[in-house]
Parts: sequence; structure tokens; C-alpha cells
Amino acid sequence: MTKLRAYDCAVGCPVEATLDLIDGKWKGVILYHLREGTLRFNELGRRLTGITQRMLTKQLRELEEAGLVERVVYAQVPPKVEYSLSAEGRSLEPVIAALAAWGEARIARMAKAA
Amino acid sequence: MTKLRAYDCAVGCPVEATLDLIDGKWKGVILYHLREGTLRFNELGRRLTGITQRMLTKQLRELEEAGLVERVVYAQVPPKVEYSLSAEGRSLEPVIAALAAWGEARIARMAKAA
DNA sequence: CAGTATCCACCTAGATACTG
DNA sequence: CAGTATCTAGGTGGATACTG
Repeated sequence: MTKLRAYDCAVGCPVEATLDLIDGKWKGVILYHLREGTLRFNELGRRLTGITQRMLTKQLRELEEAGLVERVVYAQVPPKVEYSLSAEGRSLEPVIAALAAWGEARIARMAKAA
Repeated sequence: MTKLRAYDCAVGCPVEATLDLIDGKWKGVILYHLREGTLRFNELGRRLTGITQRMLTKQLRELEEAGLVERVVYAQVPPKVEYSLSAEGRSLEPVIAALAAWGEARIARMAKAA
């Protein structure tokens, strides 16, 4: 037993709750791109450098399950599937914007340091 | 080759840049707790339900290397080590606050839905 | 008190190939 | 077009024991 004592999880957990949803290299960026509007599966893929179809599918399913993204399938051939932010997802926009703004400032600082 | 084409990484990457730094279940929460002031190693540990010493050490080292957290060692027995936000870390406060605020609202919504 | 040192199970995510 | 199916290397993080 080296596990540290636990006595106040509630404090700070909201941060974790949010991060859990937008975690993992892709979700935040997906949300970022969907802010601008609806995108089809491959349109989104093209905006996410290096992601595989498998990963994109997985991340979108998780975002959908979290209620942040909506998926609309058009019954046609060739298939057409559109992804967009749900109301809950749009409520995250200020958070995504904060992440983006800070990231930009940080990148600028790093560039200047070099 | 199923990897999707890449042609505009720069867009949205700031989000990823930020998330990379506060990623992984603990860092965001650590930053959250350090907002309130300097904390010693075990004080911090007690606030992070279920974290092991190994993990806490690792996360703190990474935050330190990212320049977000400062570590001050007092040459005494028993040891005393204090952690606090650096200036760069403090610049993240609005972001952490946004994450926390949204998380709280989300948790409240979920509670009401049940 | 504030860590190190090991060991290990699991998961993540990439590569690749195939399909309705 | 929008996925699914497999396989797998590597990393993440947990458990546990030990220490200056």
C-alpha cells in the first residue's frame, strides 16, 4: 500500500470529468473542427492529420455516446454521413476556444524562444 | 494505407497542443489544486483520490518539464518539497476554470436527468 | 516525507486489409 | 463513401516493496 489517502474527490473532479470527454489526442480537435459546421466522415478525416479510419470512427462513436456529437445517416448510395455538434457539444465551444487560444499563445512563445 | 490524407494540420492543432500538456487523468486536476497555492507532495497526493506515489511523481515531473509547475526542495530532514504553478502555469488558470465550470454544469445536468 | 525500483496487465492506437 | 475486421507494438498506469 503506497496508494495515497483519499478524502475529497469531489473537489477538482469536474476538471477530470470534462477532460475525460475531450481526452486523447483527437477528440478535442474533432470538436474544434465541428464548431464550424457539419462535416462528413472523410471531410473530417482530411482535417485530422494522420488519423486512421478506425480511430476516427472510434472517437466519433465515443463523442456521440457522450452526447456531444450528432450523427446523421442518409440512406443513399454512395453513403453519406454527417457529423455535427449537439446542443451539449456547442456548450463546450467556449472551453475549446480557451484551449485553442492558450495553445496558440503557447506556440507563439515557444517560437519566440527559438 | 488507410491513413487519411493530411493537408492542414496547423488548423486546430493548438487545441491538441494544450491538451497534450494537461492530458491523462491527473494533470488537469493537479493544476486545478495548485491554483489555490503551494502544496507539498503528500498534501497534493491526499487531494487526488487514488493516485499512487509513482504516478504523482511522474505527472509532476512532466508538468515541471512543460514549465507549468515549479518544484522547490528544502534541504532538511524530514524532506520538504513544495509545488506551485509557474507564471506559465498560472496563465492556464482561465482554461482550467473553463474546464471546471463546464464539468460542474455537466454533472448537474446529469444529476437532474437521473 | 518524498520519493525509487520493479513487475506486469491492460489499453491505446497504429498498420493493414477488406466491404456493403 | 463510410466504415469493419485483425493483429500487434508500445505505452500507461496500477500494485507492491523499499529508502535517504
